[in-house]
Amino acid sequence: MKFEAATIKDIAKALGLSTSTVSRALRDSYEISEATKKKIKDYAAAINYRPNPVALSLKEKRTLSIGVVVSEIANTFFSQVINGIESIAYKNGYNVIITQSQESVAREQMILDYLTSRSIDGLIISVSGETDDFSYLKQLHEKSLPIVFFDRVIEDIDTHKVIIDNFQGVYKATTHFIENKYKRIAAIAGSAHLSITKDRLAGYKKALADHQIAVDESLIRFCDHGGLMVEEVATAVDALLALKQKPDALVLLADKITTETFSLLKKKNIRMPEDMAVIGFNNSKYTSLFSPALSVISQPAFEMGAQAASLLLNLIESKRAVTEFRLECLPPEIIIRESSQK
Amino acid sequence: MKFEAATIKDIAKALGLSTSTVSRALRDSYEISEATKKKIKDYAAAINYRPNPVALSLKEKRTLSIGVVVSEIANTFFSQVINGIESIAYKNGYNVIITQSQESVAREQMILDYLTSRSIDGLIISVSGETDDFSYLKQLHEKSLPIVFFDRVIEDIDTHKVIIDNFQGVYKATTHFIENKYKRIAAIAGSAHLSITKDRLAGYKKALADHQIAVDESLIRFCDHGGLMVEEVATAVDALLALKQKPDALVLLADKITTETFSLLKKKNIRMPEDMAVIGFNNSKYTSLFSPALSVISQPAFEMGAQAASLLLNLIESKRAVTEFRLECLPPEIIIRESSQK
DNA sequence: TTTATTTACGCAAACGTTGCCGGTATCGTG
DNA sequence: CACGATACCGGCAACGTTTGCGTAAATAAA
Repeated sequence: MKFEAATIKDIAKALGLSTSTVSRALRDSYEISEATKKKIKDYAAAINYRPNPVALSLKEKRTLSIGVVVSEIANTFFSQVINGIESIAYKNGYNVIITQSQESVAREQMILDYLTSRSIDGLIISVSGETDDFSYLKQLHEKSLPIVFFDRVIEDIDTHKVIIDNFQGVYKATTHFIENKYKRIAAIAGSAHLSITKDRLAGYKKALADHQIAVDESLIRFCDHGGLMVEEVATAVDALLALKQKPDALVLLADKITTETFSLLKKKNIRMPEDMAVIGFNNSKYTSLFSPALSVISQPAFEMGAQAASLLLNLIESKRAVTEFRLECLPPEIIIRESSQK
Repeated sequence: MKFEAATIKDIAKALGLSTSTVSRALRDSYEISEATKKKIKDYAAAINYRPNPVALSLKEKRTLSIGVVVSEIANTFFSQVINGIESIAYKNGYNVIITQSQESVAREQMILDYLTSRSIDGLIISVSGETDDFSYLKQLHEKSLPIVFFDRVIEDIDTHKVIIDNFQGVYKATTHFIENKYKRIAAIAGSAHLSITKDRLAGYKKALADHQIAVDESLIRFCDHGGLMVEEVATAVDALLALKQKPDALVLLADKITTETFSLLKKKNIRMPEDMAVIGFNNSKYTSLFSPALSVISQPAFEMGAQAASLLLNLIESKRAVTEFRLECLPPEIIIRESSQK
């Protein structure tokens, strides 16, 4: 593009001064007389001068931009998180480069490679469901690229993390079923690799145990792509429905799995909650409009994004190496509607 | 961050060569002997050398990044468009900086100011509903910043645009109502400033006219913030319900207005389609799960984003000034479900 | 008046990369 | 043996900005 912006040189030439004088005047250095300062500032304003951020980046070795990796932008949860990240980032003069891994390790690696070669100052990431080799992220972390994990975190890597209390969320949801006299409570989870899957499943099992219900492994199904592949959810649902002793309640441990399962059950004319009670993770406001209105475990997504961004900016802007890392754990919200109680 | 990347200088020093030789070797210049090339390339690979994109940007006067402005990321339509944009951009080595105007002109101006000062190579934008002063965008366009409009376009500015056939979409939806014997068909539209609002309303009026139905202006309501403010939709709905002659069908001309209205009608226990038939713009897959299943006008959002990105890259990478601009007009999809027919 | 101090500005280097211009071997040709 | 051609490589400037250092003029102190 021919879009030529005015530079500090242009100002210097026009006013018969040196570039250093102009630079200093614009930054209000005490070394420049008030008269010259005014002249320079007025002229700069007149031609609408903007410092070239690229030149700044080159000099200061920072780009004022942060990378964000999520599995899918179109997922309500993630777009809300991004909102939160943006709100903090822009307030602090950073811009946000958003990418999606589509739950694929290959893509995730590519993206990380790309992002870091594009020189981002820091990274906010929810790792893909396929990821079980964290060496690449570890390398980046060891090269001291500031990283904040959210949602799907990696235990091994010591840095700030923002999650929700997945255990409690699912514990409560499962308990809610138990209290409503459901006997065979099944679960469909996302990728088994993920920290959130483990935590959520732990909450499910603990709730059963606390009420003297034995865990039946045949009632637990996994979707390795977190529901991004339609068939994997169908397979899981079909498997559960094919059991001799069918489940009477279903707790769904990932956003996409929840809506996909709901959709499948409707297609099969399975009444909720009569034939099958349902509750699941989901952050869309639309679930209240479903028929039946869907009970959900909802996450404070905006808040998560905002906190992750704040922590990352701390990391980036701290002078000395940070050694104390925070694990922010936010409470999920359980919203009981029609689909989960008789 | 202390994250120090290897530079071409490091390679030069380590191998006792000059930076220019290294640079040329890495770019496979014929002026460098095969032996030296190999040595340099091997060493570069060993230390995982990556050219510094910031330095490149400064030199080449391009940043390989494009700015995107939408009103709200969490809106399904826009997140799908962004998906489309990303798919093309990343394939071509560009990264995408996404921002949201929240339907506010003030924020839009701020963002544009910010984006252009961050030196983007081009801009893809769906203007905010409040915007009726386009001078800022015009200035950018005249400074020959490549711009592609989508969804909400500005007639005055001569550049590539990607829209859907809003007129046809609403014409068909309205005709669908008429054919189903609905008599008083109302419409709730977004901001009156917007091109899409005008086109959609024109489709509505034409359909009525073609069936000898007089247009009743009291049946047309506007939401200046496109439904982002909850109250404005409530006001519009209440006004329609307060009419002596209530409408029996409702066509909703913006994504958020559709879901908001649907939600309001449910709360008021107004049966759809018996008391009020409803169809509206919306791109969420979830509308099929609503009760009643919602009839929608759906847009090929991914495709729109992909086309917009392609056109923008053409603009950016074309050697000589482009004077022929394209207006891509994609067909919307009308999905009839329960909410719009008896 | 001379010297010391302050004020106000310019010069040049640096960030990482490319490209122009130039230079030095080595080789081939007559 | 001399000369041009070729192959291969280095020096320097430039992109826009900041910053340490230098320095002239102006002012203050002796």
